[in-house]
Amino acid sequence: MSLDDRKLEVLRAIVEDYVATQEPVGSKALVERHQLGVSPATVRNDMAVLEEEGYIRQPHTSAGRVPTDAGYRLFVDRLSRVKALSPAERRAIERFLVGAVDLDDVVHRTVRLLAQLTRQVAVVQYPSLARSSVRHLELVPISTTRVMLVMIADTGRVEQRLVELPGPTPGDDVLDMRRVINAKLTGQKLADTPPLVQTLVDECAPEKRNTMACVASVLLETLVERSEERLALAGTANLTRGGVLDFQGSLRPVLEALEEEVILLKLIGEVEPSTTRVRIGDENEIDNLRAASVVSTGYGPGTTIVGGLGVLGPTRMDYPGTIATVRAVARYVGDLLAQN
Amino acid sequence: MSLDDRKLEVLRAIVEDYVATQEPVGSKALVERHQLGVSPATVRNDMAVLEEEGYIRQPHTSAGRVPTDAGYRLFVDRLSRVKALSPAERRAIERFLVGAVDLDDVVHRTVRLLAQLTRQVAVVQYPSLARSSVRHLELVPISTTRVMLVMIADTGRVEQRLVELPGPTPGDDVLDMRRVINAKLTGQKLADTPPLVQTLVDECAPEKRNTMACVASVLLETLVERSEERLALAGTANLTRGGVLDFQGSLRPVLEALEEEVILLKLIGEVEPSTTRVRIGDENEIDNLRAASVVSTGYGPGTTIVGGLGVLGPTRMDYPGTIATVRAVARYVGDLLAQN
DNA sequence: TCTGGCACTCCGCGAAGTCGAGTGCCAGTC
DNA sequence: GACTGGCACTCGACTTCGCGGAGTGCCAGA
Repeated sequence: MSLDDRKLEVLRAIVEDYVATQEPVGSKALVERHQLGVSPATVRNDMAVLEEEGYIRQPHTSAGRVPTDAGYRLFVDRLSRVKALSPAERRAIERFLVGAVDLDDVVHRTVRLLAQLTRQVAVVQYPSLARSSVRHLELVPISTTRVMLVMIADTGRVEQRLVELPGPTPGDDVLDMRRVINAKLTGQKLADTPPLVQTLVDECAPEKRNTMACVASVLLETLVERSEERLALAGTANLTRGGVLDFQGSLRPVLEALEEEVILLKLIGEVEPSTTRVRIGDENEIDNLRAASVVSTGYGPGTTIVGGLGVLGPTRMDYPGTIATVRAVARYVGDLLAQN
Repeated sequence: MSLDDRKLEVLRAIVEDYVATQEPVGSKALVERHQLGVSPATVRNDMAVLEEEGYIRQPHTSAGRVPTDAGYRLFVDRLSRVKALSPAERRAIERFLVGAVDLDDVVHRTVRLLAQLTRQVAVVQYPSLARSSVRHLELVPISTTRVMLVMIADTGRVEQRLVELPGPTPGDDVLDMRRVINAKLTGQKLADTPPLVQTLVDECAPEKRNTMACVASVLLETLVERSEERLALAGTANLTRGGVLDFQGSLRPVLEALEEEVILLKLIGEVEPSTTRVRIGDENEIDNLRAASVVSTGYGPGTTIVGGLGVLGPTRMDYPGTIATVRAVARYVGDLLAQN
C-alpha cells in the first residue's frame, strides 16, 4: 500500500511534535495540535500503516509513536522545506564573522557560531590541503644544520616543519634552494606536486643533492603524505541537552567518536559540490554514532569547495532549521574566504 | 581535638576505599579490608571525630562515610606518597613520545597519552609565547600590498599573521624591513619586545614609516596583546566513566567549562616552578568545576617552564597515581623539548 | 581507651495497586 | 469505501507498603 497525502501529513506531524516535545506522540494529541480534519481513530489507522511500513514505531505497546530513522529520512527528503533564517540569526552570523584576523580565527569563530546557532556539536574542517595550491614556500635557517620549512597555501593555511640537514649548509645555499623550490612549486595544486618535488632532487647539482633530498622528503610529507587535515570542534556541552534521553542513555560512544579526527573527517570532509548531506542514525557507518545524525556541507570561496563543516546531534533534531543554518554559515564563510 | 595517627589512618583507608569502590564506606568493611588492629566500634568513634572536623560526611544518616573536599586535601597533603610509575607506564610514555616530528605533534601526542594513562580529561598548553624568545621573524610577500608575517619562537611555536600594507611595496623594501626587524628582535624575550618594536618605527626612514607602522602593529598583536595561548584537549569521553555519579549528576557544567579556553588556561597555565598543583572540588574558583579536581604542573626544557599541562577528573580520583603520571609526562615532554 | 552489645535509622528494593494515555478493533454512518 | 465513535484492553509511570540489611550512636564494662 502506498502512502497518501494524509498519511504523510501525519508523519510530518509526528516528527515535528516528537522533535519539539521529546515524548512519544499519540493520536489524540496529534489531532488536537494539528488541523488534520479527521478523528483520532482515523489517525490511528494511518499510524498503523506508517508503522507497518517502518516509518514510526512504538517504544512499548500502548505508548505513542516515535519516528524511526527511516521516518526522519522520509521527512527530510519529502516533507520538510528548508526554513528561512530569521533576521536575528543573519545578524548573529555577520556580527560573529566580521573582524576575523586570520584563518585560525575564522575557523574558530565559525565553529562556535555554528554550535551556538544550532545548539548542537559543530565541526569545521580547515581548508583541505589537498584542494589548495602553493602560494609560497619559505626556508628559514634555524641553525647551520636546521631549517624551518614554511608552506603558505592560497587558502590561508600555513604549515611548518623542521628539517634536519645532513650537514652544515651555508645560508646562500638555503636561499638557493628556496628560490628553486618556489620557482617549481608556487601556484601548483598540492595534489600535483609530488612528481615535481622528485624532479627538484634530480635536477639538483650533485654536491647539493643530499641536502635537497632531505628538504624534499619533508616537503613531500608536509604536502601530501601527512596531508594533515585539521579540524575545530565546539559545543560538546550541547550533547547534554535533553537529558540522557538522546543517544540511548550514554554519551560515551559519541564523545569517543568526537575524539577521533579520522572519524570526524569522514563525516564532515567527504563533501560533494553544493549538496547538504544529512546522515541519520544508522546511516552513519560509525557504530558509535548510531544514535546520532550529522548534517554537513562543503564551503569555499565562490563555487569551489575547500573544506567541510557541519553539526552532529541526536536523531531527534530540528532538521529543517539545522540544515538552513549549516548552509547559511557555509555560505558566509565562503564569502569571507573569497575576500582574501 | 587534634587527630592522632590512627584517625589519620582511618581517613586514608576511607579515601582509598571510596576511590576504589565509589561507595560510602562503613566501619565494619573498613576493619575487614585494612589491618587497623581495632574494632569497628573504635573506628566509629574515630569517624565521628573526623566528621566533626569536616574531613568526611555521610550522604544520609546511617550510611557509610564519604570524604569531603577537605578530607581529600588532607589525604593529598599528608597521607599519600606519590606512587612510582610501573615499568609498563614508563615504556608507554617513551613509545608514545618518540617519533614526534614537530611541536604540534608533540603536544597532540602528549595530551592523548596523558588522557590514556590517567583515564581522565587531559589538557596541555602550548609553550607560552610570554615565556619564549624570538628565534626568527620572516616577512613573506603575498602580493604587492600584502605580506605574511611569520614568527618562529625558540620553543618551536610558529605564529603567522597577514599584514595589509598601506600601499604597494617593492620586494626589496620588504627584505629590508625583515633584516631590520630581525636585527632588533631576534633572541629577545617576547615579553621585552614591545618597546623595541616602537623604536623600530621611530628609527625608520620617514618615507617608509607608514609601512613599518603597519607591520609593527600586527607584530605587537602577535607578540603580546593577542598573546594567544593555545591548548590541546583530550579524553572527554573519560568523564562518562563511573556513570553519572561523579559530577553530581550532570556533565553539562564540566563540558561547558572545558569549552572555555580562558578557564582552562587559568587551571593549567598558572604554574609555579617545579610544583604540582592539586585543586580539589571547591578549591576551584570556577563554579562549573565545583565537583571536579584538577592536577596540573609546569613543563619545559631543563628547569625552566614554558607551559602547563594537567588533567581534570572527579574529586573521587586516584590522586597519588594521577600526580605521579602528570609529573612523569611533564618531565618527559621537557626532555623532549630540551633536545630541540 | 577500647570493645561488645543493642536499639535505631534509613536506603534500596521488590510487590502490589492505581491511574491514565494510548491502542486495536468493530459496528455504524455518510 | 472511508471515516467515526465507542469500548475493552495493555502497559508504563508513579505511589505505597513492607522488609532486609548495612551502618550508626551510645552505653556499660573490661
